[in-house]
Amino acid sequence: MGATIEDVAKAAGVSIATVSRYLNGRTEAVSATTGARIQTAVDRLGYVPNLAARSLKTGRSRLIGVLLANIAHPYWSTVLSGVEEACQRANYSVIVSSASDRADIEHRYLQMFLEQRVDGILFNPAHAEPDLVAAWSALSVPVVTLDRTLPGLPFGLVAMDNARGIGLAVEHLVALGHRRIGFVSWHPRSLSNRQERLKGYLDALAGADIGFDPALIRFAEDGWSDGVDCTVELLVEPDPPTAIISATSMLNLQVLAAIKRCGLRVPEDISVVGYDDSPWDELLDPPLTTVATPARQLGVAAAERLLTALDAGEGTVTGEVRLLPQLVIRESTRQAPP
Amino acid sequence: MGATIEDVAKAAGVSIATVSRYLNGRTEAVSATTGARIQTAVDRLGYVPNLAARSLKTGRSRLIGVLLANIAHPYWSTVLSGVEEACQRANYSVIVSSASDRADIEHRYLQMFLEQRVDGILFNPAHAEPDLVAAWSALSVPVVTLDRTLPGLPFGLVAMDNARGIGLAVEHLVALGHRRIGFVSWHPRSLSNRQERLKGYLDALAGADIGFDPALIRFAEDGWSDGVDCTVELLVEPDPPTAIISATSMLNLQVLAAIKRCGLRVPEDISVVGYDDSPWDELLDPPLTTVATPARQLGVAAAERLLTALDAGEGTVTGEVRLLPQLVIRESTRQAPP
DNA sequence: GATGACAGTGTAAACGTTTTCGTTTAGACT
DNA sequence: AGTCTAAACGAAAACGTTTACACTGTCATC
Repeated sequence: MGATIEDVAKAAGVSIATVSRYLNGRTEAVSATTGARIQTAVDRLGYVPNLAARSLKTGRSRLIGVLLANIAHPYWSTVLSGVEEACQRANYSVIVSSASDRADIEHRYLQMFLEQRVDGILFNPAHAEPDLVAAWSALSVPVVTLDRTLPGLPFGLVAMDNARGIGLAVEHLVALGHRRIGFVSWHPRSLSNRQERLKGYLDALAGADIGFDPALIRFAEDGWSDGVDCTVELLVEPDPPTAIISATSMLNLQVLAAIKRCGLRVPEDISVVGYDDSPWDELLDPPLTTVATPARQLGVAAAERLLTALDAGEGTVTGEVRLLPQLVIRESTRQAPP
Repeated sequence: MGATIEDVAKAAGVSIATVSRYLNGRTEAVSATTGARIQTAVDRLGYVPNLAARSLKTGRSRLIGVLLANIAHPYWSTVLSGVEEACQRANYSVIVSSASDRADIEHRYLQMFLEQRVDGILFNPAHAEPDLVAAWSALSVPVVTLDRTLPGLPFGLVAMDNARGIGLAVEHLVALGHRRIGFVSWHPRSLSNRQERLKGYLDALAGADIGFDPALIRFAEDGWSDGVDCTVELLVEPDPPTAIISATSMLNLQVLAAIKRCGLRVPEDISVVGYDDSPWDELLDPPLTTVATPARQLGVAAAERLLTALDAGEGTVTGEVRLLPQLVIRESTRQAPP
C-alpha cells in the first residue's frame, strides 16, 4: 500500500531508473533476470504507479475530457459509452461533465479540464457567445466537437449527416404518396444540428416539388412534455398533415401521444417517422419507423479521431466527419390516404 | 499558455509560496495589495494551475472514479448525472467507466482508478468472484457501492429499497382485487437488487395471504428483446395472471409489447405495473402505472455520502442508505375481472 | 526603549516519476 | 593482452506544486 518506485527498486536491488524502464517497456531493455526480479517486487509490494507524478513529468495525463449537453439523455449517454469504449481501448481515462446547454457552465468545466491537464477534449458547444468562442478557440489542447458546432470554432467535428437523415424520412413519406408532411423539431433552433435537420426537410420537399407550408412546422421546448402540445397544434390545423416527422428521439413518443390524444390512429389516419431509433422504438405501438442514427459509433469515431491526432503528436484537430443515418421501416408509416 | 506558478511569482514580484497561498486562500492570508498584484499576473499570463503537480504534492487528486454496469442505459446514465452534479458542486471531477457487468473488466478499471489516485470510488459490483472480492476489500480508498452489493464487501451502500418498491406494486394490484400477479424480472438473478425485488414480491404476496405460484415468475435475459418472449410464455400459461409487474425499466415496454402480441388490451384484459418511471412512461399507450425510483437522487446521495467522508478525512465508508420508491398510478392498472 | 506578538513573506525540501547522460561490464575482435 | 562495442544499469536533474520553517518588519505593551 503506497509503495513507490523507489521501494520497488530497493526490494529488487536495482535503481529506480531500471524499474521505470522495465515498467514502461522501453527500448533500452532491461535483462530478463532483472525484469523478473522487478516483477516479483512489484507483485509483493502491490505497487501501483502514480499517474499524477508521471503526468507531471511527461506532460501527458492519459485523460480525455468529455463535456456533453446532458449525460442523462439516452442519446448522449449512448454517445458517451462509445467514447468511453474507444478511450479504454487506447488506455485513456475519460473525465466527464454535463453542462445542461449553458455556455457559462461549459466554460467553467473546460477550465477544470485544463487544470487536470487532459490530453484532449470532446464536447458539444451550446450557444454562441462571442467572447467564449474566442476563449475556446485559444484552447491549448486538441478538441473535437460532437454532433454540432459553432461558427468560428477551429475544431474537428464528428457529427451525423443531419440533413440526409431527415431527407431519408421525407423521401420515404413522399414515396408513400404523402404531400402534407409535418415536422416537429425542438429549441433552441440555432444549434447547427437543428438547422441542418430543418434544411434537410426543406431541401427534400423542394426535391419532390412539394411547396413548403410553414404551418406544418413546430418547435417544441426541450424536455418531455411540450412536444405533445406542439404536435396537437399541428393536428388541429385546418389542413392537417397526413404524416409527421419527429426530429429527435425525445419527441418520438410525444408525437405519438399527441396523435392518440386527438383520437387518431397510427398508421391508419396518420403516418409517423421517428428519429434516432432508440432500442425501444420497435417495441412501441405501433413499432416505429425511424431514422436510425449510429450514436455509439459517433462516440467511437470522435474519440478515435482525437486519439489518432494525439498519437501523431498533432496539437490540433480539424476537418469534419459525417456519419450516415439509415431509415428503418416498421409499421408506423403507410400509404397516404387518396 | 503553460505559465507556471513561478512565472506568476516573477511577474508579480513575489515568491511562489505567496502565490500558492493566495491561490489556495489559505489562512496565513496574503495582503490585499499583493493579492491584487498576483491576480493581475494570473490573468495576464493565463495561468492554469497544474492539478497533477498539486495531486502529487498533497496526495489528493479531486478525482472520483465512477464505475457503472452500463452507462448507456437510461437508468444508469441518470444515476451518473446525479453523481456528476454532486461532484461538480464540491469541485471534484468524475472519471467514468462502463464495465458491462464483467468482473474482470471491473477489476481492470478499478486498477486504473488507483493509478489515477482517485480520492474515492463509486461502483456497482457485478458477479461475486471470491478472489476479486478479496482484492476489492483491500482497496485503499473509500468506496461506496451503488444500487447493489456483494456479500463480504466492506463498503458503504446507497441503494433503492427494492423490496419495498415491488411491495408497493403488489399492494396496489391486490387492492384492485388481483390475486394472480405475474412477475417478470431479469438475469443475472444473483445480484442483490434483483434478489431484493423478488423478495419484495414474495413477501407482499404472503402479506396478502396469496399463495405463491412459481408459474407466474419469469427471468429474462438482459437486453431489449428476451423480455417479450418471457412475458408471452407467462400469458399462455393455462391459468394466466390478471396483472403483471415489470421489475425494471428495460422490461416495461417489452411486457406491453408481449401483451399486445397476444391480442390482449391494457388495462381492460390485464393490468401492468412498470418500474423506474422513465420520463416517457407517462407518454406510453396507456400511460404506465410505475414504481418511480429516484435515480438521480441515488447518484447525488451516493456522491455526497462519499464526499462527506472524504472531507471528514475518513478512510473508509460503511453503512447503508436506502431510498424509497414511490408508486405513480396512471392508466395501466384497473380493477381485476371478477 | 526594549520586548513580544503577529501579520506578511521568502527559502527550500519534498511529492513520485521520467529521462539524459555517464558508467560499468562482458564479450568480440585485432 | 589490449581495444572497441554494445548491453545493462545507475546518478541526478527536472516536472509544478505545497508547506514547514525561518525571517522581516510594524505596532502595541510594559
